[in-house]
Amino acid sequence: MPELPEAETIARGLNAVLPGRVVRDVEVLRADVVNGPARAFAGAVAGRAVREVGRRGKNVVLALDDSTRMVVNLGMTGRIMTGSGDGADPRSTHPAVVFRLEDGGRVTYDDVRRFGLLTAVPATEWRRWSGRLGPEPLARSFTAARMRRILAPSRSPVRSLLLDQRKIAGVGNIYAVEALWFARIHPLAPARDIGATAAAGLHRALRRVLRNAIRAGGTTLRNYRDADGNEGRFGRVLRAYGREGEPCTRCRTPIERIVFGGRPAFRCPRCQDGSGPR
DNA sequence: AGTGTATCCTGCAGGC
DNA sequence: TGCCTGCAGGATACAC
Repeated sequence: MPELPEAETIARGLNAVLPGRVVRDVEVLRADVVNGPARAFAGAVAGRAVREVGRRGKNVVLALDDSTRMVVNLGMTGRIMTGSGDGADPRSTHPAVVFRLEDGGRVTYDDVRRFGLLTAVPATEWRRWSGRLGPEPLARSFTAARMRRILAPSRSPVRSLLLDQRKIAGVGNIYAVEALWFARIHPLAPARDIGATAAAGLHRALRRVLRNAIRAGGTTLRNYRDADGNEGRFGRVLRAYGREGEPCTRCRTPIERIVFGGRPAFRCPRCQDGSGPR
């Protein structure tokens, strides 16, 4: 899916238009995208005003006026569209949940593959819910030293650690692969072998990639759109992800695709040959 | 502890 | 044109 930059872009778009508006009713068209019974979910959200829309990891988080949080994990193909009127948004090909607002507005959750999940988290559960996720990589408190402490105890490939939401929140396959390219680290490098210098480089690369992607409105490979229906522009500047066979922009060596952990990774065989920065 | 595999689901691209 | 296979921004559960 949508990784951190896409969730951030969506959250900002929603936060510009939703705060103060009240959900009149919730229509669950596809019960499998809702966590728990659809009736309970709808009951927790209906009648509530939206206080603020934010993000935690890859999740778009709508804080409601009773401090319930509606957490939207977009899975691979989740989209959120705003508009007005009854029924689902006309742009929605696979509407899953429709929120009608008191003022005639409407928010549609659309999800082709339905890997997404909408959860109403009660105020009392929020800390526990948020606590399952690792630190926010763009937070001031996420330092190079913290990155190193996360990597140091693990023998897993560094890419696997970057994707582990319990270790660091919000990093998905695209940005993990991109950050490793910038840092010149082999995706399969054992995390514990990454020393202070390399960890600092990866820390800087990861934050740079995430920030630039947010600036570009995220990456659209296929389905992703922001809350206004726009595609992300970061796909144009990817250096490694999806570029198998194309020349590395640093050294012209063809980018290589490898698969581990059930997912593709991409690297420059020359820049990221495993003998990189330690 | 870490890794591979399967599962959820649909659409699309590529090969024949 | 049509059929089949493989693949995909994610998360989780399981066996080894």
